[in-house]
Amino acid sequence: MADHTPDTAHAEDGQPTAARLRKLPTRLMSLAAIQSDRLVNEALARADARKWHYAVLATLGEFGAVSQAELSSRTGIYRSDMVAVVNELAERRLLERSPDPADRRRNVITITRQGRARLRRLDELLTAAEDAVFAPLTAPEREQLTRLLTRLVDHHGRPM
Amino acid sequence: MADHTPDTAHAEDGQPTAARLRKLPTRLMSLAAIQSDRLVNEALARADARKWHYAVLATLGEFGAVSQAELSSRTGIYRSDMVAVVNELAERRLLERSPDPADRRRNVITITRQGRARLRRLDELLTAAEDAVFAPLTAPEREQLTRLLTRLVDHHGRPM
DNA sequence: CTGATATCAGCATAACTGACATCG
DNA sequence: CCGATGTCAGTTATGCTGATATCA
Repeated sequence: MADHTPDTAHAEDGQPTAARLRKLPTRLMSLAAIQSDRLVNEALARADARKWHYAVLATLGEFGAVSQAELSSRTGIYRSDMVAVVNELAERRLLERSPDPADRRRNVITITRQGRARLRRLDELLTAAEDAVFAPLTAPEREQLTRLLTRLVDHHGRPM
Repeated sequence: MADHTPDTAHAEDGQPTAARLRKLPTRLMSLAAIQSDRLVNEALARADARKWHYAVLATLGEFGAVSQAELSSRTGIYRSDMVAVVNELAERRLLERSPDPADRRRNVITITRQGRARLRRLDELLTAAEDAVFAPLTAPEREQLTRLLTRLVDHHGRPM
């Protein structure tokens, strides 16, 4: 063993975790994601938004008017869940849903001016949350982590 | 921009994801954890087990007989959820729950011989799942990732 | 009385599945 | 008929909160 991490560690609240458990990489992934998600969700909640709202608005911001199915495949949100997200964003006047005249199965989703403003706001909040999440890492370390995670995510595609 | 990643990428199943979204580090964390969790859960499910089972058995394997509260604080599983986990493991004869004669509030949890055997089996399964999860990474990269995640997890302690 | 323990009930979110009517 | 689309209903797991009876 050539590293400096001790075999047991005390969480500030309780008893030490078993060594094997504590350094289990898949467990670290889960824990880190939980903490990251919590900070992100709290940040977005302050603006009456959720992660999915951002994903949809960001996609609309880059791709313009798209169908719900396209939104779904671009964001990774299931078609069945997309309905509610689009509902919530439409209620808030951040996007508009109108039937596609060219294909009457489809809805055409368009971002509104307020939607673009909200997107910019959420982007700021996300950047701040990101800083909090990755606070213990230097900038090169953050980039390194992002690269490694990107490799993992790209390798195991998206199941849908 | 000095790296080689394109601004859009095609998931094998659908439309490209928006660039901003695709490289969002907190999103990558979530996605990677979901994929990791899925592989781990599938592997453990084949042995009629779950992540929590492993956490409890591994803790018992290292610390011997402990109370449920201690199990809770060592594994990070809530006391209220620990009840069901201990029930499931007791049903399978992998541990024994008996009242603590010295403190009648407590249950003393002891791992059985079969529990130790199961722990070894789950360890093997977990190692295999880990190999699948981190397949696209080299050994040094895996260690690097583990180190970075450990820093994150240690920094944002466990809320309980 | 304070505080810890085990237990139970419940809640919110998320990921996911299946079915169905409509339409190309 | 096949397949895509939007929608609805529902399942499971998980993280988390609160209450309660028991006991140190």
